[in-house]
Amino acid sequence: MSPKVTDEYKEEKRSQILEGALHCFALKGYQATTINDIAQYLNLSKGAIYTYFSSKEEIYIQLMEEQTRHSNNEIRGQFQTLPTAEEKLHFLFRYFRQRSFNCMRQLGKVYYEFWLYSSRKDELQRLMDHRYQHAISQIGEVIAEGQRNGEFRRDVNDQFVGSLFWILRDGSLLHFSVIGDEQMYQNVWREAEEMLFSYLLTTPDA
Amino acid sequence: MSPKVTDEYKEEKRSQILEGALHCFALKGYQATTINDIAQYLNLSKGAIYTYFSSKEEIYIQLMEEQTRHSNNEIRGQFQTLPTAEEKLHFLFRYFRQRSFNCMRQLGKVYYEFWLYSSRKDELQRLMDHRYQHAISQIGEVIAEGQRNGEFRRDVNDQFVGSLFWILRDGSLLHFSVIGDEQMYQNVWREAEEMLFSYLLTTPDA
Amino acid sequence: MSPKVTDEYKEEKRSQILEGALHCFALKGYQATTINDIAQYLNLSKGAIYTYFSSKEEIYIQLMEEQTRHSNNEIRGQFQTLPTAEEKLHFLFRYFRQRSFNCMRQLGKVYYEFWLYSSRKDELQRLMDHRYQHAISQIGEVIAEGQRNGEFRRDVNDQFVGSLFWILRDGSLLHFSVIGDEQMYQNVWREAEEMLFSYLLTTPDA
Amino acid sequence: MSPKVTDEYKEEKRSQILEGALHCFALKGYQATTINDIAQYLNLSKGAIYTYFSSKEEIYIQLMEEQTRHSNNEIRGQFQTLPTAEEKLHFLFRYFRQRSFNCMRQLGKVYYEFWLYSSRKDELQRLMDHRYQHAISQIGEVIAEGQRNGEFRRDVNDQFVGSLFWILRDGSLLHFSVIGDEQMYQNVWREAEEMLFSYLLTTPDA
DNA sequence: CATGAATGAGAATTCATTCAT
DNA sequence: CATGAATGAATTCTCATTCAT
Repeated sequence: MSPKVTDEYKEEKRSQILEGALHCFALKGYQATTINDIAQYLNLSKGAIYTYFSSKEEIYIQLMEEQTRHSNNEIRGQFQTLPTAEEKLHFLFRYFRQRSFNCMRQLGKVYYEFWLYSSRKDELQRLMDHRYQHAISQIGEVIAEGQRNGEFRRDVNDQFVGSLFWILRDGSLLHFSVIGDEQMYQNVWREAEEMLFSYLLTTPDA
Repeated sequence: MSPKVTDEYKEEKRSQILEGALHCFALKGYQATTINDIAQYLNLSKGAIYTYFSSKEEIYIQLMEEQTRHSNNEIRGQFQTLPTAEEKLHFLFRYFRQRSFNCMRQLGKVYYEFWLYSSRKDELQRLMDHRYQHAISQIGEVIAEGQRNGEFRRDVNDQFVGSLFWILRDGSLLHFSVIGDEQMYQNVWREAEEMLFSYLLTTPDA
Repeated sequence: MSPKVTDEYKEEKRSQILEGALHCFALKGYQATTINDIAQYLNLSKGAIYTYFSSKEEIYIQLMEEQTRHSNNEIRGQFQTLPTAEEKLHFLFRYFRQRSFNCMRQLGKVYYEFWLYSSRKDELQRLMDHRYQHAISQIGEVIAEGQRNGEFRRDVNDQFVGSLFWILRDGSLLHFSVIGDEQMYQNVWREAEEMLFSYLLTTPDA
Repeated sequence: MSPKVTDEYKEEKRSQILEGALHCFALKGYQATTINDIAQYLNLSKGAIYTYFSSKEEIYIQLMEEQTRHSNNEIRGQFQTLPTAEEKLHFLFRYFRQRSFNCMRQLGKVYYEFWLYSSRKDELQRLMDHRYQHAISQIGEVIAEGQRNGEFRRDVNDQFVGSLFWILRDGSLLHFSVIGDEQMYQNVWREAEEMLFSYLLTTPDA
């Protein structure tokens, strides 16, 4: 009779725990964060956390999964409303510029730590490789689309540029997660946008 | 009683330990690497390591210091022999393309983990901020030099471009440290070089 | 959820651990006693002890604190029921004669080791100095009271005699903690009582 | 040909090491003092110490032995020159009052720690019991001598008073080793002398 | 003989995880 | 379901002692 309420409640709890974990992982790092840290931050008991997640690592993995899913959904959703490749690419730059800096900084720290972490665990590595390929292709396709439509020059490899985009994103976010200078982040990210576009829009020497 | 031999020996040992630590940290991550791992890898006793370093963290810090010093020296040395800003910038791209990929991959993993790690320790953070500013300025100056000499367009901020360079470097190295696809690394790094140069060499719309 | 039971339970556990620690410290000495020794003696895991105390040193400190508090309370309590200084002083001799010898021996060993230990740690030293002054004054006041009431001769310094009392106590307890001859302890302690009283009751050569 | 020189040299070294050990043990306690501490304090190598002593414990034991021997010799020597029991007893009080306070304080700390330590090692305990009995008897005999000569009252047990003397000595020295108030030590030690003598000289109620 | 690097047995302490209440 | 005490494996670091140089 009350599965719905219970399920909602559980989903809510799960979500709260992930939030708390994100906060703590960002603050102290994954390994240095104890289950107790998370429990205390959330005013929960250690045991309660184990009701929702089977291990600390699972929290980590699901946290990253959720974030990736969320981000992917937002991007995919917006892409559908944007007719041109140029607009899609501009949207991405805007997207990563406008999200709350503090939130991005937290996420950045946790995300890159997770990436390094995953590279040492076979199962995770396969998962992340997959996501990585997906992310590259996603942009690669936008580039290819722009090339087909005559928006972008055709003599560049769409996959390379897709890769470059994420390199710029990850380089920037890593730098500014660690350094924390928002002003500089905004400026450089804008410069990056300009550079990438100027590169894609350049007409190869006729 | 024979300080010369002893000092050389000690320096050699120290260096070996750092090498072993780099290997292990790259393999398992800093936190997951135990002193025992390093000792076993080097066929040493745990205690021996403490003759040369006072803590695991000190190994980490000195390892990173050594690498930074080494890299800085190489770059500074080459810069002196290169007359133009363009050549200097090309050298940097070549430098990061040609170093042994495996070595760079190892270093990358350890280096970015260290960066995240340092962002949670005040003393380390100050140190890294300092190095960061230095690195940005170093390239910024090359850009400025190129602008003064008429090599590069003048309507871009030298510091932003310095920042962009390191973002490209760190983004690339992080990606390929984690992903490990050397071919792709080479390709994308070349694309990045082309993009940055095309950006700097563009004549602003007359 | 059931704080009353839990709190009592915890207090009981804490107390048990202190008891176990006293036993082990007396047996092997503080430094030579490992947390494992205490845990094994109590049929507990090492970790459990850290639920109640944050370090081995804290166990030591709290153990001594508890003992001091307990002893002080007993003495203070009795003092209130005893009208004359002479009776108070006699009570003290009786008090230290009648407590279980084995218990006193244990306590003595641990206590004097702690005293030496504390003299090498600034914070502890301050604490112990304070207690020391308190202990001296406590007896000093009894002496002074006796002098005012005409029980004791007036030409001795009350503080010196207070000090002498504790010197006799600590000298005796140290000797017999180490030597362990109860009979001799009883005899000498009685002799000490007689000597001190004969000293205090002596009419200065009229 | 050079055994004499070598032996002297070795004896000198041994002695220096014991001195250094005394200093370090007094400063940090026996267990907390490392062989390295002693070596560094003496500008020696760890190995060198092991040429003269087979273990840290042996240093401890021999240090205490030396001190005891030295003290016993001094006392025995003086006793021979002093004709009356009263003078002998006065000499003892003077002896423990006049030795350098700092030196006594050092010795006190190390000595009482050793005593407690010895009580946990069977072989050492036997040794110390023996010395203890000797010390008591030594004074006991002085008392008995005084009683025979009519200097001291005869209704007290000579062994008890011998014990009392050492109790006063050890209580005082322990207190002041730990507390370090020289002025108070002098005052109280004088008071103790007076008390003991007044006790011994009292004519039992005729 | 002197040295001090190396050894390795231990110590304190931490923390993910379990489970009785 | 929630709790948090208990567990115990794992980790860092120490130090007496040895021994090659």
